[in-house]
Formats: sequence, C-alpha cells, structure tokens
Amino acid sequence: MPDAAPAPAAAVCCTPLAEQVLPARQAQDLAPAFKALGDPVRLQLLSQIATADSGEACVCDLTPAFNLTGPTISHHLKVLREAGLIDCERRGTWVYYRVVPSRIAALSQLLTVPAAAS
Amino acid sequence: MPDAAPAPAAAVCCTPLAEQVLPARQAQDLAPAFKALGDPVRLQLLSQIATADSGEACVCDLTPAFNLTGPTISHHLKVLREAGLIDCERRGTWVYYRVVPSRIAALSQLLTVPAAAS
DNA sequence: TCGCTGTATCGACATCTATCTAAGCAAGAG
DNA sequence: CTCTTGCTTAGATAGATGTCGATACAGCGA
Repeated sequence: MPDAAPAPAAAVCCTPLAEQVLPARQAQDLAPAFKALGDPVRLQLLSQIATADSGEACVCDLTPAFNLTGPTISHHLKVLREAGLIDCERRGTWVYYRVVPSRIAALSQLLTVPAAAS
Repeated sequence: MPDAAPAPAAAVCCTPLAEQVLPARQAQDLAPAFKALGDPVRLQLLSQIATADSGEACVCDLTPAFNLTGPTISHHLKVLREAGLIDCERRGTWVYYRVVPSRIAALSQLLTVPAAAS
C-alpha cells in the first residue's frame, strides 16, 4: 500500500515565510511535515533514504543503524510517509522507501531567507 | 533576557540531507528546530515576525491574529526562541521579536534537494 | 503445505505538549 | 507610591507521541 495517508495537499506550498504572511491553510498543511522532521531518528532515516545509491532504501538496511526495535522504525517511517515526505513500494519480501523531492523542496523553499539582515 | 536557551550550537549545519548521511549529533541539534516549526501557530508566528516591516514584531501585534490567550502565544514564542529560530528584545513596555536568519537558512539548506529524480 | 523471514499493526505505558486560568514581574502614567 | 498595561511564569489537565513486546500479515523456499 503505497500511501495510507489522507493525501497531504501536495500543491500547496512554496512562498517563502518572509515574503508574505503564511495563510492558516498552508500552515496547517505544512506543520505536520515539519513535525515529522522534528525527531532525530526520522531526520536520520530521511537522510539515509535520500543518500541511498539507488535512491531508495530497504527497511532492513535502515533498521540496524538505530538502537530501536523494528516496530519503532516502522512507526517512524509511517509518520514520514503520512507527512508526504517519503513513499514506499513493496518488491517481493522487502519494502523500499524513497523520498518525495517535491515535498521536501517545498519545505526548503518556505524557509528561504531573502538576505541576512544583520 | 534575550536568550534563555542552552545555546543551540548555531554553527552545526548545512550539508543537504541527500548529500551525506546526517550524523546523529546534527540530527539531535536540528530536530528540535523542526519540531518547533511543527505547529501551525508557530509557523504563522514566525511568518508574521519575518514579514514585519521593521524586521521585528511586538507580541501585542502577534497575539490578536490568533484565537489564543496571551500565555499560549508566549509559550509558542518561547519554543521558537529556544529552538534558536527567533530572538527577542525588550524596549520599554513592549517586547520585540525578530527572526534569526542564519538558523532558518541552515534548515532550508538541509532540505535542499539536488534534483527531482522522478 | 508448512515454516521462515521481513514488515506492519495492536495495545500498553511513560513522557511530552498545547492550552487554559491564576499569579507574578516590569515599565510607564497618574 | 499606586494603578494599569504588557508579557512571562507557574500549575493543572486533556490529548498526543515514542517506545516496547506481542501479534498478524505477506512472500519465498523446501
């Protein structure tokens, strides 16, 4: 099952925080994505997936990097998936995860700073 | 008191998630910042501060934009402050908040995506 | 068919979080 | 000095979250 989430409005995005006041609607769409990134384990999981050679990583490769049980890793991956940050596909016995670049780029763009004021 | 936080290692940052596996140390430094952004209210607060004409906003300007009590707004501002995302200064009766561009830029850069793999 | 391995879900627990009301502190006005 | 206003802190509470062990499901191989 590639996605189990309520489809986090992928198109809503992109105007930098500092350029115009963020509408409540966008805030409510984007906040869960940032919240998903708000855990060191998930940040590292995302990084491991993003840096994987083939662009995707098997759960069996991700799990041993942490001192956490399988269910916990599975839970974190689910959170990232429901935030629209990653996507998964089952091939045979294994499940592979890969990032959703557009979603991550949207977050990055939101945080774009015009220039260091200092 | 401009900062009450344990000084969130400002220098640690910047290498995009997809370029190298995020070290646990960086993950633990950056995750709280993302977590701070993981709330719609805080996202909008940050945006309001960032878009303020003078580069700073008074609490009294921020509060009426939300259906929340003063203490709650104060709490959210504290979270953003402890995450190193904003900074505050008292001038007379009022307290003014402004963003910390370097910190926000670091988060943005972390999420930089090399290219849409599609 | 049966069992084995890789993932996901379930249920439980301790901890954290968002919000409120009430109270405290700081600065200016009278 | 005292009152008022702006903001923060303290304490309380309902709900969310991270983690686990136990269990269930999906595919492969014998």
